[in-house]
Amino acid sequence: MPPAPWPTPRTVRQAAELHARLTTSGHLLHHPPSARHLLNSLVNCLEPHPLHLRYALHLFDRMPPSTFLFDTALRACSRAGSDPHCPFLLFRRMRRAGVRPDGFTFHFLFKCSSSLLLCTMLHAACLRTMLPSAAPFVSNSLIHMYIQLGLAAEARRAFDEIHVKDAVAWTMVISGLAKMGMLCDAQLLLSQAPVRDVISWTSLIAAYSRANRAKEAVGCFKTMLSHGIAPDEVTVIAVLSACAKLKDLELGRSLHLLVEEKGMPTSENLVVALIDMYAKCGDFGHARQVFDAVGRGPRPQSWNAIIDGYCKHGHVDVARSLFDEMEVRDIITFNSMMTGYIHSGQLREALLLFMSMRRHDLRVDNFTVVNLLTACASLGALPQGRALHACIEQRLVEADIYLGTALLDMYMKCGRVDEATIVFRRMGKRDVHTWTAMIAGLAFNGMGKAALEHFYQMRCDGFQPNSVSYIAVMTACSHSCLLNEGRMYFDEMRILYNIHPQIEHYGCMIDLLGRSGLVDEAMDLVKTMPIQPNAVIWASILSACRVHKHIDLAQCAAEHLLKLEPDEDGVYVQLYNIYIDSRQWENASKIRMLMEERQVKKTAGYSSITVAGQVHKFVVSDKSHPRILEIIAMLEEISHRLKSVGYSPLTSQITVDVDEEEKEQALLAHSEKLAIAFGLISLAPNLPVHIRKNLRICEDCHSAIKLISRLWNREIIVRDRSRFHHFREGTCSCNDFCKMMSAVSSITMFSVHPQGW
DNA sequence: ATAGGGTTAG
Repeated sequence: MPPAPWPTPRTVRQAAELHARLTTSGHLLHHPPSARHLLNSLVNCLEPHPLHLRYALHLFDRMPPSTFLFDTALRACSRAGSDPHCPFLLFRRMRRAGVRPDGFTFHFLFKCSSSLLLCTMLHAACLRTMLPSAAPFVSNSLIHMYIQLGLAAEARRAFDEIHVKDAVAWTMVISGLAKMGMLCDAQLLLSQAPVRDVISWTSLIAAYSRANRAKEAVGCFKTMLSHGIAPDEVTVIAVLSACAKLKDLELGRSLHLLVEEKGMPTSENLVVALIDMYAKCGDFGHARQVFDAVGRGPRPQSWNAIIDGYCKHGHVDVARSLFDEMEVRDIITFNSMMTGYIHSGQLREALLLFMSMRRHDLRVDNFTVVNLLTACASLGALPQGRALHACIEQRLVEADIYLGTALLDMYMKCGRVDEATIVFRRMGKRDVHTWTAMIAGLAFNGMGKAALEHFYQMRCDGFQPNSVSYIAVMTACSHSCLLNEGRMYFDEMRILYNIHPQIEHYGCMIDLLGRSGLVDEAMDLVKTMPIQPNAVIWASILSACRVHKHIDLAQCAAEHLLKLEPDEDGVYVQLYNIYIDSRQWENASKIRMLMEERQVKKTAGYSSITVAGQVHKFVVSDKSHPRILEIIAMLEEISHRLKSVGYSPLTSQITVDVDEEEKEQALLAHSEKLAIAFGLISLAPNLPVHIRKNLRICEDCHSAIKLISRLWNREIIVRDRSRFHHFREGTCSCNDFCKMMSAVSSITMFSVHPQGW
């Protein structure tokens, strides 16, 4: 029977029609080439659907076995994503039927295997049974499989074992290692490769860029050009992403010109990369030119790139109007827009977007939740943070290491060390960031010893600290006044890890020396450090001077501060207080005049407390609260009970010329006391009273709150500008270092927010 | 019938 001119089916349905015709004509049973043609083309149009696969295997079962047929059946499994046992059952049948496997057999088996164990067994079987002539194919697919499984060492070994390596083997191993972040190995192999094609270079460039080593990515690109290799469209995309990170507009622009000059195909990806580069560099003229010309398609990628650019440069409103114009928004659109709102302090808008995601049928992902947790952390919004935690517990999003770290950070920044610790303990995987967040959190919650114990444990578990970890460690030392430890870690970071102290590390060390009364030594460090001291450092010196009575040095520090930050009221107030302390009335009034002259505005202090999901905000002498009468009654009771245990208000804190009685009243009206009074009358007795304050807590309030915590047997938590105070049974976790309140807030604890949630 | 590179968000 002559071979029939059957058309090649393109869909499963067409294959089924051919099947029917071959059956009725008798070709299926009596003309093997036609049958093979049918099965082969059926496999080509398979979709990943179990029914399709079953159909193909059913057809396979009815044909006489051969190597080609088994290979085709295995190909079907690898295309259709079968149940994991199926390919190996097929392989066993093949061996039992005495059909010899060839290179393709192993290629498709490798494609189906999902574990190192399987691969190793297959590799061994392959070496036992394969003809050496088929080896190059198989070695390459073996490398491919190891790379897919993320097994770099195995991929490398398989590559090294090949005797005659072809160009694909080199390219594959170089790009595979680059993709897995093993950039040194990839770079070395590239220099040894006999053929260095554009694909190997491109994968290395992209890998450098992804690893935030954009400078090296550009260096790599230049080396490639010097070797006479011409970049193609994909190379340009990779280099553009490096330009975006470096804000190298010049190189980015020249790449754009190159694309136009050479008439390279401008795929959607290239358009996205161009818009992203221009937008990240802040060149919105060109970004808009490209975007308006070719970027306004229905797909969201190019919109996302320009929206992100506008957000990053503070044009959140422009970003929003583009957002509203879009037809199809994806999760990245929402996340970028929300990040923009969060960074510009518009937390309400971020929350509204979050809630509208459900209406758009978009599933919240862990990126979204990390974003929102960050917002809660900077707000100290504990109830909202807890609600997000509940979303995670209900498995609405899959918990990962970023999410766990953000969650523990949120609890820490809301002062809930206990809950943060539970999250930390339950995390299956931790990385340097997780440990650092834990150490930093313990540090600004006043648990310096525990922070250092965690640092020790972190290193026992094999994690190498980075410079941020050392900022956290130094913060722990300075907030808990651990002088010897601080000195040790400050030296150790250079010696053990070659981490050179940055301004933040110096800030902590200087603060620590100042707190410990070693003001001269602190000043020596300021003079000898290789970095220009900033305002934080001078503020540390200044407050050390106040506590340890170094008037001359205080004046010097204040002069530096006034130069660096002439509009900050803190400096004037601090210096004024120092003059008052040392009874230099004349200098004190000079400072007040200077302040008026320069029209320095005092930052309005406020305290807020959340009761039943509602934020209540108080400023000094605030009478606007609806329950003000009850609050005043509570304040009077507080005042009465405090006095009955021998407390006298620290009226020296008040620097206005009024009589003692008025001073007492003024202290009583401090916003934190108002908030606490409100907390005491409105919260259930077993709940802690949790206050957030935008400035530092004053010394009088600090001692008063200690007593209140004892008299009312209440836990009181105050988050001020740079740290937490946990008041319990008459003591505070900060060990009264608030007397020398740190100007150091090296770890961003607090961001000012215009309105609550 | 086979195997290699890229963009947008922490």
